[in-house]
Amino acid sequence: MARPRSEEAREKMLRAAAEIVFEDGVNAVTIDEVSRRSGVAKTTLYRHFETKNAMLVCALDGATAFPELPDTGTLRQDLIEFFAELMPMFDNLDMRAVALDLMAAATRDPELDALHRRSIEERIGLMQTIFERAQRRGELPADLDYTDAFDFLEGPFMVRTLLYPEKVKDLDIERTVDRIIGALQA
Amino acid sequence: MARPRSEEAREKMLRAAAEIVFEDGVNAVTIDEVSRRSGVAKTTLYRHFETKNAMLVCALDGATAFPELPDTGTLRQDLIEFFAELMPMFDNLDMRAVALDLMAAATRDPELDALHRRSIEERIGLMQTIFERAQRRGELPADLDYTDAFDFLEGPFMVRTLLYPEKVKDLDIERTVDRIIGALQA
DNA sequence: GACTTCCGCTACGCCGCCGTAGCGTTTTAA
DNA sequence: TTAAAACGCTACGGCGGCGTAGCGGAAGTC
Repeated sequence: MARPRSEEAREKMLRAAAEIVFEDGVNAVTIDEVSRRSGVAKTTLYRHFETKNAMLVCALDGATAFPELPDTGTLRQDLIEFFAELMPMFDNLDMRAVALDLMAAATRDPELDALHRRSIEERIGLMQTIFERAQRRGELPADLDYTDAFDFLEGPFMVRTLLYPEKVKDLDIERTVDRIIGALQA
Repeated sequence: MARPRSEEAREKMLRAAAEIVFEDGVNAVTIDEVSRRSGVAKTTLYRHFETKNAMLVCALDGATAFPELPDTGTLRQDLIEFFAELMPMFDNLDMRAVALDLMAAATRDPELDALHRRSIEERIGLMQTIFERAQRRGELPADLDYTDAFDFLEGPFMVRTLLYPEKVKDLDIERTVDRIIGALQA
């Protein structure tokens, strides 16, 4: 009966919003700024999204790119390859800033929290696949709780990324993976 | 030759600022709000501090309370006792939010970054003491790099706190410590 | 007791963000 | 072809934060 919402305008807005997040952080995302960057009128923004955060959720939903899931046949090699691809993404200081911003913002907004949880779930899913394959091969105890394992699968890399960002490149991934495996068999 | 700055006013401001941080986050700290809460005039704030962040740094400088450093004679027990006291502090969701806020803010402000680094250094210092004692007792390899060790000493707890906040209370500290030791000997 | 500096108060101008209104124009379904 | 709903543009009122100015009064120092 009438004109549908412009797909093009929507894409322009979302792209602009994502850009702002990666350049200046979540807090820099403003209705006015998104409007300026995208060239889409502010009124149109409000026609598409009820909330700024609703827009942010859409903008960032597909933006979390994880590495391909390796399947090399051994836990050790799977982990090495996975983190060898993942760490360079976070060597970049911006990525770290974005992640922190997002986590912080998520503590106070339900919509962003849901997004954040989905992102974590996705990452957990990847690790869980690696984890379960290893269990089937007998490389990890069959009764090892997955949540407990995750603490060690992600923990060491998380500390480097968040607390020692300047030493990310010094991290010896192979040795770290060996220690992770040592931890999970203790 | 003249009247000195009021110590009382300074304390009132800093206390108010810290309160705001812990109640509503770093971003809620505003010159006006600090003035309102503390009852100190806005003009006085500017007489004491050049920058809002300079004030924040002073307000939060002593606010990072860590547990007493245990010295039980074994690495295992030292770690168990340390984290048994530390984790409840972060079970509180606010503490997590504050820490994330602070880390995120620190990525974009040099003054806050310095504060954050100091806080990390303090925490690292505690762990390093435990770590070195264990090395002297022969519980850890003498050639173990401290930075590498720190990844595992803090990592698992960090993952719980930040990614699984609702499962913090499920964490079995003793088993986790055993795994940490297993990792560091691998 | 004199003098300096601080304090508290009120008020202001500036800016950025929010959300909405009005209006003319363009697109699309019926 | 017509009507509905989209779009872009401009403009506004409200809010909140920032930083400063100007004042009277209080509290220290010499």
